[in-house]
Amino acid sequence: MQRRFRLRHPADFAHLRRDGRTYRHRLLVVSYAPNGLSYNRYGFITVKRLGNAVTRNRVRRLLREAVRLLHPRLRAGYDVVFIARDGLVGQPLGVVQRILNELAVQAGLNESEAA
RNA sequence: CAGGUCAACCGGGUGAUCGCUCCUCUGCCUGUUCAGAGGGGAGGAAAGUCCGCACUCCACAGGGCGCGGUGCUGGCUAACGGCCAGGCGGGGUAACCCGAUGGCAAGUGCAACAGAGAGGUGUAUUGCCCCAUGCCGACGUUGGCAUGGGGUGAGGGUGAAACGGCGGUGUAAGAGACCACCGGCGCGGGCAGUGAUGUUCGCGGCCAGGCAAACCCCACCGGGAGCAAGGCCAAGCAGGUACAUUGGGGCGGCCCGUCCCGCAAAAAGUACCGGGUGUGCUGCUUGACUCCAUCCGGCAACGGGUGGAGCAGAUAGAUGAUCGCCCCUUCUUCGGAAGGACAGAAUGCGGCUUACAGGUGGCCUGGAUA
RNA sequence: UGGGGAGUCGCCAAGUGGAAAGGCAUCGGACUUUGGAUCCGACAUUCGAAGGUUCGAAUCCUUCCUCCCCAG
Repeated sequence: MQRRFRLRHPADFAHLRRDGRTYRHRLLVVSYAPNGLSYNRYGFITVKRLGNAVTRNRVRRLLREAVRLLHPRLRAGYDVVFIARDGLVGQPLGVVQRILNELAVQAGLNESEAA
């Protein structure tokens, strides 16, 4: 994922924490808000309770890969933050993709549904 | 083959597709953000942050006191609390391992409970011995018991620890009271060694206990803070206080010493406090570097020379995902299935410590076979 | 990343080399018709863990684990 598509500033995260709409799944939390740009930006949060640096990196990379594959089918113009919960550790890519898709539909971020 | 020990060794391989980041080159629609090509992209511990350096700022990094650290000897190193070699002590049949291993005959302090006594010229519960008195037994110039006085520290007992050991002389009983030997101590000397130390001779006095990871003494080392150090550029806000001679401030404990500013309205200046923007660029990765081959010095750690090869730089933080084949392990209904440790660079480097599936190698001991 | 601090019963905690105080909570009993209050009693052999120093360690030393705070 290229740098321009990442959320990079603490202020962005604080903004989503305050004004974002949030949807929860057992293994994942997604929060989003319009950003006024022509493209989406994504952020990933893997808190320390998930495990050591290796497991956190693993979870974050799987999430990033799933988002990369899903990205073309999402509506543009939003900042989106994904927060991994405990059960996501050790799940394969397929499961992560399925959960992500469910949440996207639920949140109304899916392109087809919006059109 | 089994058990042990050491660490100098490895830490899955390969291919395809889709991605991320950095560098170089090329292109033009000149982009902090495009396109194409080529190349680089986690570890032995990257970890814990327990030490040591480099580097940066505090003017310089000076002296004394204080504080902190280290602690057998010699060497290596940029330095170290690390490494190598050696001494001493301890463990093991051995290979080998462990040790904060200077000083308690400088001073001060500590030792609960138990015990008569726990540190000085100190102690007497039981015991042993002598004397006196009384009673009893015997009548063999002697015995027992009780009380009192005295001698004694060998035996018993307490304790983690009780003032050398063994044998003799001696004595009423005993005692380094005396003697020989042994252990240990002090002083002086010889020999071996750079030294720690070992060994040996003479003299002395008979023993001077334990704890310094107790204060402390001695020797050596250390100025403080840390890359969120520090520097540059944007944007932006809100200022306030102190400063007049014996002044204010810095060198983050204090003093000396030294440096900077100021020496008379205000302004400016210096310092401090407060408010505010922002992680945009830099520092930022090639250096006491790593590996291989070889030569020289050294027991070794290591040092020096020559030749060759290699070396990531992210910044909500890249180094990934999926699939196939091979390798290893476990389970198996023999079709196959599941799994492959510990763990992720954040200024760099040298160590230490801790975690770790599986595999490789050297050495020691025991057994078996030839 | 760097700097600093703390772990003692279920909770709050004292103890800084000689047999781990106290309060709250919990459990049992007494009092009461019952409950509350009150009174009496019980409750730490692993002081975060492992080694070491010492005759003796919660305390001193070393290493490790967990948690908290500060610096943009």
